[in-house]
Amino acid sequence: MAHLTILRTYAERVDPNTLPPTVKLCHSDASVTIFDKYPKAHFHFILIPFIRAPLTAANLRDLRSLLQLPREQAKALLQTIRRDALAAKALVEAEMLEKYGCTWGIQLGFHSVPSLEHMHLHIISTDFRGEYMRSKKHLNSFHPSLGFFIHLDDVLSWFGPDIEPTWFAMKSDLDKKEHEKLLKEDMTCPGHCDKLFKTMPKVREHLRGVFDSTVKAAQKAMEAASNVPIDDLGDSEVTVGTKRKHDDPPETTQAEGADGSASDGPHPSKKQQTVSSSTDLPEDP
DNA sequence: GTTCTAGAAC
DNA sequence: GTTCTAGAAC
Repeated sequence: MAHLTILRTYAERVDPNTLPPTVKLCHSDASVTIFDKYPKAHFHFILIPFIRAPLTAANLRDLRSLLQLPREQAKALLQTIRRDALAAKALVEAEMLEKYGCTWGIQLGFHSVPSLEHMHLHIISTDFRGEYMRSKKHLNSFHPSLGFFIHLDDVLSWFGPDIEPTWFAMKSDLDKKEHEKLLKEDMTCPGHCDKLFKTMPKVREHLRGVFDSTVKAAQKAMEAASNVPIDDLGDSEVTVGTKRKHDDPPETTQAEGADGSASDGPHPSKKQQTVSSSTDLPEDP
């Protein structure tokens, strides 16, 4: 294994303002959200909570260590993470609108068995068409209902006052071995059709089709809406995927790129400069 | 013959 | 976490 603590350097960063826009999407007093270096979807970010007293690096190692904290302390941090994640999500949705003329799903959650140290929340669009979505393990780790990907709102629901067994039951349910087994499960569509797939190329082909038709339908709906009498629309302005603020290559309608990897558009806003200062760490999972 | 996966190496 | 590649699958 290799350098698994890269995310902690972000968590300890004194001033997130020094991070270039190629690395950082946004930050707050409590967290910074960066581009995932190996995106598994069109939009894929990682939210990293800062290490701030009274919390220590050990407390923030991962979701498990966080859940060892006094209940209210853990709950408070998760709520702060949620607040920041929703802000980031709003930025992503604006970006979607500008880039594609519509928005679609974004899921917020943790990997039950993360590969890198320091807890990080994935903010990932549910197209799952990133260039680095390449293996069964990748797909299963983000599959919304398989169980390896733990939705933030599910974690927060464990703190609910009503349901008796939740807190301790859910904590003990976070068994590493059991979760790792999930990564080996057969591949099914991470959307809602539950199709079963034998190989990743088939998955990718399917996801491409789903995405293309989803976006097409959404754009059509928005165009239709924009033709509706103005007072029904308010002041919303519809932009249908014409701007190219970001450097996305044109969508392939045939097979994937020559090397078998998808040639999805890279992340938004990731263009201008290449920063190589040692203080910038465009690394992560 | 080529495609694809999965495990070792990093 | 990714890359590389042997050999399984087709």
